[in-house]
Amino acid sequence: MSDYDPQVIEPKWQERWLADGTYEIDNDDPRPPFYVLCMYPYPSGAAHMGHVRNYTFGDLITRYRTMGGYGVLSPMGFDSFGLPAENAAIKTGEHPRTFTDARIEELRSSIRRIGAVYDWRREVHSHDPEYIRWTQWIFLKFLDAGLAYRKEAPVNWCPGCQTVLANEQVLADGTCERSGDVVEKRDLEQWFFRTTVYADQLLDDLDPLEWPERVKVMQRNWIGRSEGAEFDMNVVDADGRAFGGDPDLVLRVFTTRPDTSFGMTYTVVAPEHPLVERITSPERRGEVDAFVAMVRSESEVERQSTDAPLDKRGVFTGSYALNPFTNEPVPVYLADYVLMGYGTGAVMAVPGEDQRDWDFAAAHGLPIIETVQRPAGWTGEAYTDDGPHVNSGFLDGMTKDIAIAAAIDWLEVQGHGERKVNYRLRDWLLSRQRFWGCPIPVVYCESCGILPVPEADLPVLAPDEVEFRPTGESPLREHEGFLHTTCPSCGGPARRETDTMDTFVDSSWYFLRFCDPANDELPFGIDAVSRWMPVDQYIGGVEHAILHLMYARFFTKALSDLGAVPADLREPFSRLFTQGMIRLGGAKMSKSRGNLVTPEHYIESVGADSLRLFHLFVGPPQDDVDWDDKGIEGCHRFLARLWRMARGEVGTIVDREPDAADGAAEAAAHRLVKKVTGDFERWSYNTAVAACMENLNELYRYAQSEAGARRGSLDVAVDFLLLLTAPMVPHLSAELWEQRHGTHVHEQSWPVADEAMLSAETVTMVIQVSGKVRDRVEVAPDISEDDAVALAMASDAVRSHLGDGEARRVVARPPKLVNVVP
RNA sequence: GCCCGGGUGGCGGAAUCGGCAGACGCGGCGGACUCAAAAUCCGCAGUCCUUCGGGGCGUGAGGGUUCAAGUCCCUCCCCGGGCACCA
Repeated sequence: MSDYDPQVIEPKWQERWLADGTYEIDNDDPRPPFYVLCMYPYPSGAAHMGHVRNYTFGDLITRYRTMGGYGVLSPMGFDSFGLPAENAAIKTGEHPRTFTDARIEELRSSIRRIGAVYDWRREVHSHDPEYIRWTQWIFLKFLDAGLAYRKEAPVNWCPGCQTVLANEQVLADGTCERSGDVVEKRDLEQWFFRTTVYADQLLDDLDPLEWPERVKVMQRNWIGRSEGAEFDMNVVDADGRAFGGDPDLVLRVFTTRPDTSFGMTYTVVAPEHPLVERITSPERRGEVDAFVAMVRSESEVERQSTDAPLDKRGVFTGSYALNPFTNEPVPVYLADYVLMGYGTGAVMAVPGEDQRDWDFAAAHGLPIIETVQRPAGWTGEAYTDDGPHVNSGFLDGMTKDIAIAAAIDWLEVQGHGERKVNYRLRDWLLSRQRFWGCPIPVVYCESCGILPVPEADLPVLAPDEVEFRPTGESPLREHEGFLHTTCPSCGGPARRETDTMDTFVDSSWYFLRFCDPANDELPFGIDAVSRWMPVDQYIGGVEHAILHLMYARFFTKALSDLGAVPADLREPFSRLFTQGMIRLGGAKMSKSRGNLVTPEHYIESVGADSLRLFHLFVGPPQDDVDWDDKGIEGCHRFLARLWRMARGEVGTIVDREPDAADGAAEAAAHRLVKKVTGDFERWSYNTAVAACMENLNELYRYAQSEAGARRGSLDVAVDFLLLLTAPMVPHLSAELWEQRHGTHVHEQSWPVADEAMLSAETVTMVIQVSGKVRDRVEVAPDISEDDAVALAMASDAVRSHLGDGEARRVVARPPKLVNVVP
């Protein structure tokens, strides 16, 4: 007799899976393909609980689908570019590569210690020269297709990170999502990917994806599609004459409510609008200049979080815009709340039907016209709901949708403007002024301009002999050897791009490289991609709900259109699961909070299987988890009980002809197979574990009963239990299965319940009076409605609750329930 | 403000299609084993009342639909998340 000792069996099986290549998968594997992927981690050192949780789910699916007969692709790699390595280099002088490689070693081995299995032959690192080659290759394809471009733009500059950030990396309060510093606006030449050309597809293609609804909602909000119209207004003076004598001076506005145009009483322009100079009258110049200067001096945070009164947030320009619908001039204002980066940077204001316009109009004493009939009893200010239009010329009497269409038609016929869709989504700013990233493979030639590095010269690698100093400048900028090159076109002197790519670029295609990781002619072969993609199950944290997923979707669509992946591959991840966070004492676990519990601690005490089981058992996988030491002990207790049961150390085991109890034990085993399989399919791991615990409790009672357990029946039950737990607690199941059968549990087929064994001899039928349970009887599962009613009426409990009264009505749902209504 | 989730014992949670509320685990209590403890095994347990047969109440609050509601509908409260001058 030997006790359950995870410290012995876990290393044994981890080595076995690796040595046997159990989970290595070839691209010509005959089994039907299934691609399961956990978001590849940034290598920050030993695995933390979030990793364990993620990889426990992924590993369960890998093993479950393998036992189900699939050829499962389950790869792992490392998102190995990023700021921490560079910051460490500045601090210690250690090269980011050696720093990163050491952390990859650490993380890889701690992932192995939780028993998660992968085809390690496919491992990729974003900082590997081969990976860099193909990231750059893709960049050049995008550049060639016009999907990558360079422009000067007001960008988000983080003084803490000393780099620009994508819009997505700036939080709503105007701070950097990494460092928390207040982000500044700077005008710099930067590289962009043209994500906006896919805005509609990124939005529409979300619909059929089996993703958590809230992730889809976040993506839709981020894309922020809004339909409306754009139209031009002539800028005039108060009398309607061309402003400043310039008849070509027009202001273009975007609106989602062209139906309310008759109610426009003023118009508002962003302070950064290029026409500000020309639409300002000499008398208003002083105030306008002061206002623009004030807005400029404000940081993005101040501007966004201002609670200044509205009369201070806008200024009259002295010019007017001619409302094409009424031919009436309306005053043109500047206001800080109008954003230059959205639409045309100018809006028409309709205070009657827009609350913000109402507030601004009230503060500036501007007129308010109602163009939508208010319902009786309406007491509010701006009215944004539907209703018949009034004071609106040819739109009078129409409801909103009809009026919008009519207004746009009119604009188009008159030549003032047209239907227009706007998006909140912006192009992806991908250049970073950092060293530890994938270099952008272009050169600048005095005479030829911006040129791509020829494909044959890829990869462009950063030099090793660089000095890291806390100047905030990338060491590449002053590295003469790297900087100077020759122009691939004219052969003259040229300068290399020193910016590197956002690390989200690397993670936007790693799932494709996993399909064909050794390909040295292309980033991936189209056949390999066609075989595995899209990913059947993607698993990761909800913190990537917007950025990573949006970028990966953009890459997939772009690569599909460029012919690098199959034309019908439009989405990378058909099913997505986002796991909950781990909290300790109500707060998110993190190094900075100092409330970390480390997986290593538990692996060394109760073992990886107990740790995995706890993650599965503690609650629904999508919910946040409160860490609980006691809970993990309960899981360990269950495994120790299973160990003793499977080794025949519980109760008495005899050989005999099967009796009723033996049949019941076997029937329970078949019901368990059905239950656990169903629960796995619906991501209900906590109930699957509970069902296994319940089953083991029954087996204990069975084996410890006076009559003991029949060997054959107990074997059936225990073997099923080991097969069912094999994806959850793989070391323990593998060890016990080997002890009992000498074979590998993970090479067995997933068990199938015998339908004939599922129907019990009798079931409990509930008897209610007025919906309250008053009695229970054991009945045959196929009892007739008449028999069920007769049984109910014969019940003493029913008769006493009925008293002298008659049953007015009887609802029978045999064999589950009969409800007698007096 | 808008859009999603969610609110069930002392705690984590279960109840998959409107049909036994509280599975399973933790913690608690009792018993067995033991000189004793740990470990292990067995059992009890929503809450209140009880003549010990049982009965009342109970899934954030209030209303409704139904023979029957944690589950469906309406109003509201609270918690978590996302978005938020996007015209």
